[in-house]
Amino acid sequence: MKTNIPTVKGARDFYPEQMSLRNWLYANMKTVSQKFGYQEYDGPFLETLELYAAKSGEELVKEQAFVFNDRGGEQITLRPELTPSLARMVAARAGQLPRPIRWWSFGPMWRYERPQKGRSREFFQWNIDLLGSDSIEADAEIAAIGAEFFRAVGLTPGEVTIQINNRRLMAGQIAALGIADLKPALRLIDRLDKLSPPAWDEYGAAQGLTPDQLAGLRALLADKDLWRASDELTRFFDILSALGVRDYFEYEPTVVRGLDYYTRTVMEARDRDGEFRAILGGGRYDNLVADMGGDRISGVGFAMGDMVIALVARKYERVPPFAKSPAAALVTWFGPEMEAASLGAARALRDGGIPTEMYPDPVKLEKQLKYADAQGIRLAIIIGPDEAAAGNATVKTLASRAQITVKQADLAAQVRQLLENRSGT
RNA sequence: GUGCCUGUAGCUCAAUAGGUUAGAGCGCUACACUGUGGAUGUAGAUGUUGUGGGUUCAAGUCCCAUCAGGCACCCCA
Repeated sequence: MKTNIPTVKGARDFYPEQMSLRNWLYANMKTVSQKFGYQEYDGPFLETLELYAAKSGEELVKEQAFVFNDRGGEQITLRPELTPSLARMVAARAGQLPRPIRWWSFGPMWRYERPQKGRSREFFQWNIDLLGSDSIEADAEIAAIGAEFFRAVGLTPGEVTIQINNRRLMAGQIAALGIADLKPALRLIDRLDKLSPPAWDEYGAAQGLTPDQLAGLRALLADKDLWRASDELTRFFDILSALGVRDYFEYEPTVVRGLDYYTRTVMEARDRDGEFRAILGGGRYDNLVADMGGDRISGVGFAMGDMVIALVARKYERVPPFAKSPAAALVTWFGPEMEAASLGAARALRDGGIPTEMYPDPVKLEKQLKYADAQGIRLAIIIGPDEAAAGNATVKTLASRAQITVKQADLAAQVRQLLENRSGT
């Protein structure tokens, strides 16, 4: 307590309570991924800078990656995202991997950014991707997985929504307005919510757009039915209906996503109140694997960081209560004479499949019970001189204060029955 | 990387226009006597007021720097 060495900026300690939350997210991600047949994989945490530079030296790499020299002088990067590693892995075994490839992963990423709510420098991210299919069914499946995840953690369509757009559709519409350059136009769209109308017009004019084009663009972005003009989107939404998750989705013309490699479908999940930043983001990337030196294998996927989803789940109180101790029983003990009996009881319970703690010191019973209560342990096993003399043990249910006395030989069976009865009701 | 706001016991916050030994609630520990908990009561501990400088007779309170957190930008999970 004297010297307090702080954590690295933007890095978090995971105390048991936070670890439990992280594991809860992981468990849901795993369940949903496997429900759709996806295989778990991982890439290295350390990569060469080259891997990301190959993707056209974006800001993500130049300014937001942790880069350092190893002892050989090589530039090493703490991975800021997983998709390039995935593309590399797939490209390297393109000839032998059966397609389609359905993979998912959950692991740490690092970005050298200014920490804010929902954003830190070290975070965990769920990545799920389907590669080797161009079909709109693949896009819809990935999107449906996002929705199924929300359903799994108890978030309803009234609380979160996945917004969809299609870059191919937007590109056609933008071209129809006579705007030659697509990229600046997408940037402009991305900022519609962030800039005031006059500022937005000014920004657009600076990009070389005429007032007519700006007006046309504005009308475009207000048109919530624009998706009907896209055959891909029409089918996309139909498939989501068939998959039973349509109510989680809405068409949103202003969603275009920042990453350059998205080509068609793009998606972004948000809380309905708009209180937090995006929960997940993703889309289809047709050329990324080829850019990594492999065959042209297109893919679609999304990434979900652990922080925003945690904030949203906590806001709606969907995070399960934290079980302090995994133990179902606490074995108390009174002193040296009773030690063997208590140790034996603890062992019998553990052998019987019941997670069991034994208090490490023969302190007052009051203190041992208080501890069991504070840790949320359901049962206390009491073996004092009276019980020991008769070969018995007392089992106390903390919640009801009820207690029964049983033969030590029957302890594990009796305890198991007590636990089952209670969970059965 | 840019701008702004914040930083007091484990937690949430107090501390009159800078003035003597920095307080409260919750929590925590001990006791209420020796085999029964979450209630109550009593007692108690804890802070070099984020850190380092400076101004002043005197600073938690003013100034500068620095670190951390928050908000906007940027970017994005």
